[in-house]
Amino acid sequence: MKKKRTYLKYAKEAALLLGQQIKLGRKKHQWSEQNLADRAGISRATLQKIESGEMTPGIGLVLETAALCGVKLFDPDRQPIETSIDLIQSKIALLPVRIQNKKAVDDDF
Amino acid sequence: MKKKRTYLKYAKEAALLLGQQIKLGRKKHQWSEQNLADRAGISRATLQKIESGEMTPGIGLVLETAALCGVKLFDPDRQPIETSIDLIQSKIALLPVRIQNKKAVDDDF
DNA sequence: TATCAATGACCATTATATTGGTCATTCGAT
DNA sequence: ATCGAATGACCAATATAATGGTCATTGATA
Repeated sequence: MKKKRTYLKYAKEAALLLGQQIKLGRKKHQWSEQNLADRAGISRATLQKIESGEMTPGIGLVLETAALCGVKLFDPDRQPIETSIDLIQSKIALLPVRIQNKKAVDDDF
Repeated sequence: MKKKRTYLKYAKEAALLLGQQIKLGRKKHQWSEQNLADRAGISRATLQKIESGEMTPGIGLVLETAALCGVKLFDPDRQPIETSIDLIQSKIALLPVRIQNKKAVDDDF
């Protein structure tokens, strides 16, 4: 018996919502599962896992199928995604490179 | 030599942006890589892949670490994520259960 | 209403991700 | 200035995801 790992409720729901968005996008395009799977370069079995919100598929496969279906996690209309990356990296640059041993209290934020 | 699969530009950028958001969130919490990895129940090596935007880690592991760091793909403040799921499933229910062989033209939407 | 393809579910095999380990480097606290 | 810990990178072993296949069921079209 393999012991299964656990996930936070939000993480599970996010995966399911994403999967359902992909499924909806696929249907809007009138693509069958096999058709989308071919476009994404994955098997139908994997696509089914993605759409049903399973936690196992690779993030790359999920994002690829999402992109093909027109599902965007980050809105490129509001702001180019590259800009968002630059912005967040500049924020990271302001913080210490190394973090010291602060296992506990989670002060503020 | 293993032939590598390709990804759309948007998919790669989305993975990177997500990873960097996690990294920023971790630093804000003042958690070291090992510390966050322990919380998420993954190895430090895997966390490094997630933060650097690699396409290989499982969607579940990525969403779990993101949730721990306070990074949300879907905003639960605007609308409970469960509501979003219900909404999208009702949309799916309006469309045909089966899609017929429409490999081509991508009509509108 | 008959037909055919899409779906849902499952399985064994293969490919690949994950792990725990190591090592060098360098930042940050004292 | 010193020292300990965090980071970045890499590896071989192991765990697990991805695949291609099958089969039963059922909806969409003609």
